[in-house]
Amino acid sequence: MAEKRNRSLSVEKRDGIIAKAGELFIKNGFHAVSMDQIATAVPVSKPTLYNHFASKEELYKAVMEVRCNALADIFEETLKGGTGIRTTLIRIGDHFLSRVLSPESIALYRVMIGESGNFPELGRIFYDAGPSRLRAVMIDYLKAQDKAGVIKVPDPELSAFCFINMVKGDAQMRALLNVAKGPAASVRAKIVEHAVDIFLKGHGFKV
Amino acid sequence: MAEKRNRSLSVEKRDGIIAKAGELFIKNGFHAVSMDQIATAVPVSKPTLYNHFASKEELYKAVMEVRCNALADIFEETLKGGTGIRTTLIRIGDHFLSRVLSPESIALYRVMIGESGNFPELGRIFYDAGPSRLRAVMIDYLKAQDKAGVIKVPDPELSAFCFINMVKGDAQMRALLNVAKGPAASVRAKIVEHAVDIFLKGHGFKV
DNA sequence: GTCTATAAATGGATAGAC
DNA sequence: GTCTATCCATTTATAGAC
Repeated sequence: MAEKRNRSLSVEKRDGIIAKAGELFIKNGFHAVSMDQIATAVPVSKPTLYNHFASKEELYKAVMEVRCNALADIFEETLKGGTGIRTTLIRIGDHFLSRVLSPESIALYRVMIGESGNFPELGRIFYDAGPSRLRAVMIDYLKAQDKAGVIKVPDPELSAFCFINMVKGDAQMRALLNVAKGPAASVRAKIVEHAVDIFLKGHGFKV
Repeated sequence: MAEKRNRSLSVEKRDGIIAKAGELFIKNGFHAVSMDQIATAVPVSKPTLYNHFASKEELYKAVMEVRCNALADIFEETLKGGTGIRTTLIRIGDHFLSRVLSPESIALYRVMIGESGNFPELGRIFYDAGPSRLRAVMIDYLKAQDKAGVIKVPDPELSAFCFINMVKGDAQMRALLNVAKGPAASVRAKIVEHAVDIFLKGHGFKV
């Protein structure tokens, strides 16, 4: 019994560490955060930290893996309830753009890119959890639309990339470089509509 | 005379510092590089470092400003010798994509993004020196083509972004995340052609 | 498992001789 | 302007009591 309580206490502590360390790492990057800071913030003592994680690197990797997988939320549902391809693409585009420009997403991208030299495995984990998912969903959707004769998509993979990146435009890069805040919702809608229209026209969609 | 020699010696040293520090910072990021490392690598003593630059931050900013401006090379010439819009866009796209995927460019993007939280001014400098230039060139070109009646471009700015980002596709992000090396030249050409064709068709270009 | 206290190394930055 | 030598704060990581 006492064992059980201790164990769950320990698990709680571990979760607390991962949560707090995640905040700090994502906000400041790997090198700018010390184990002392993390220990103080949790709060927990440093030996406890090292009891749960063998090193700062291990803690970082554990934390980032959790955060990346938490990104994996879904775009499938945005495909449903379709009232036509234009509306559907606008809905996907807008959902995607607002997600990718959210402060949490930008902060995570920033850290992942900045540390990708030191933690190559994490780049792959992040890419598979995030960008890769939407791409897969888009490819399936475009294939289906092609089959149904709505648009012509000879290369669904390349076209999926085109759509996604037209929607992103420069907004993501500007946010990553801290050059500008994300655009207002109205501007975002304009960007998405513009991209969708070029995309559809470019793929032989007849209004 | 002796003064002159000393001065040019000093300037040489300063240049040497900026060059070596640049290599190290771009490869490893701000926090992962110590002043000791830089001093040893140049080689120069630490007090000399601090004689030229008041702090590590100052050195970093000086270095990055130089590197950013070195990126500012040009796309104007790729517009010339035009044999038609399709050929021109392919030439621009290919030039741009190969440039943006070059190891130097990727490394610089990585560091700028990773440190943009701590050095906000630098993000702006980088953006103005790099991405912003191509955008300006593209906008002018698209306006001219619209005026000439070759294509219809109601919103040149948004369309410029669309073109640039279709060409980039996911290749840049994958490289930034260290997920994959840049695509081979043949694949790159395919990506660019695909993007150009969608772009032209999407803007009412008649073959 | 968790803590207090501390070891061992490295970080940025400087004093003073030349 | 440049160097040798060094200061002091902070870093990661651990030893030993409870």
